[in-house]
Amino acid sequence: MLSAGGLVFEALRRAIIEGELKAGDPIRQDEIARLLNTSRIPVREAIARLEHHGLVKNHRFRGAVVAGLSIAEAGEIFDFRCLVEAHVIRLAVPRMTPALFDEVEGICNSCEVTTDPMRWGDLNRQFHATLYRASGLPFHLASLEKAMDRLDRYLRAQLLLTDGHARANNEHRAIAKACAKGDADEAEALTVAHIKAAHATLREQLGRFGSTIFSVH
Amino acid sequence: MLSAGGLVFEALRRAIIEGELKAGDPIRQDEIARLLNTSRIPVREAIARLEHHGLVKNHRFRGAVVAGLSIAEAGEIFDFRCLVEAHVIRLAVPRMTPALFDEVEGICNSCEVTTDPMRWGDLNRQFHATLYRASGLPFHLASLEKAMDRLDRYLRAQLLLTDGHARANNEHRAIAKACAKGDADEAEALTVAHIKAAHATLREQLGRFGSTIFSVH
DNA sequence: TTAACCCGGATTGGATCCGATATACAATGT
DNA sequence: ACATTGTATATCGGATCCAATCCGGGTTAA
Repeated sequence: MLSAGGLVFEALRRAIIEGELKAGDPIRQDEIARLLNTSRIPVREAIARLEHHGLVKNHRFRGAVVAGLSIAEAGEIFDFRCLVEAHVIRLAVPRMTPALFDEVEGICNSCEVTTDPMRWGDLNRQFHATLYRASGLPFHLASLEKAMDRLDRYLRAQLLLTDGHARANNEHRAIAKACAKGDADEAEALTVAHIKAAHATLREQLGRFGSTIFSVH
Repeated sequence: MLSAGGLVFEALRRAIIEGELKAGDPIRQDEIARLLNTSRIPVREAIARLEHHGLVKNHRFRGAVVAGLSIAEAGEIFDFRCLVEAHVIRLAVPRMTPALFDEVEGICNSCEVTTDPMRWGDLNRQFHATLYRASGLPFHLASLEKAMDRLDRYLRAQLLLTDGHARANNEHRAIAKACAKGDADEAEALTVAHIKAAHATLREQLGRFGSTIFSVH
């Protein structure tokens, strides 16, 4: 059982990540409260949480708007992911169990079966989170979750436009294989390449559709 | 002008970081509200923020307690710092300006002059934050701030017991010097050594006083 | 004796109400 | 015509009130 604030948070987070709410859109406490049949108190809590996650910007007495992401910020966050995920996967590989590989295998299969891009996005995060969980580094993982929250919208939008699923699926298989081999070096290299590829594709898309997705600020 | 919730947050954060509130201590909304002459609403907001910073743990309907830190968690966070700060300082060095060095010099001087351990702790954070700000990597810096928030109490407690100020001051001077030389490699190496030294000292202290500082959970 | 159960106090979470603030627009004076 | 000022409204932050939940003690029955 989740708290009311938690429900509002998940609803808004989902709406933002799935692009239903775009960068710059205002978030009216009253409106959301009516929409979700609660008072404004849980909405306020949710907005505060979203702000900590970098998904909205709250201006005192002026309300909250969905936060955008400049190209520079996106670049920084991709760099952060490279740095941290490389470290994490390296430590995770020697601690992975057969049960974990089964789980990852299942996720990979689901990735290839699903046709819903949003579900694919969820599975993508699950894939990485599952591998990284073996590292036993919850603080690192929490930081990465926040980084992913900031990027997720744009990655999903990109996948909708470019059909990057196929390539990403292949990269996932390759990463999983390297992990199963116990080859931490290769797993790390592939992971970094995976992230850099996503970054490159996103930047390319931005050159063509940037202004419609990213907010200026 | 800060919001009421912000004031409560700062007050509690300070109380926790300075050790006035110890790990495991309960935080009663009503009590804090009376103490600070507000209603419980800003207190709730502050507790939520503290929870995001990892400083308290909030159990639904059961209240919040000051969060402890296991040795393993502390180790993970020190590792995180090494990883991220090494990256950040490396990128920061070539972007540092003379004005920044003046500022850093001033902080170093204050560090050596002050007798108040709490003020020293604040200056210590200022020193690093100032250097890192040159990197132009706000996301990395925000992550590091959160990491430091988790460790701060223990680092300060350690300094009270071991008089590590002198060594830390020397290390700061050395780091600043390497930065001024433009030697990113040395600055990185010294920074990592600085962090590892703090970690080692803390672990040593923990062997003797651990149970009084750290909560088990 | 002990274990299950129930009830009351304490405490939190959520709803409603009220005061504070920022923005937009109109009125007025220069 | 333009700037400035006053006001009206939308919206937020905080206070107060009410409901939901947890914990501990006492009671009762096996």
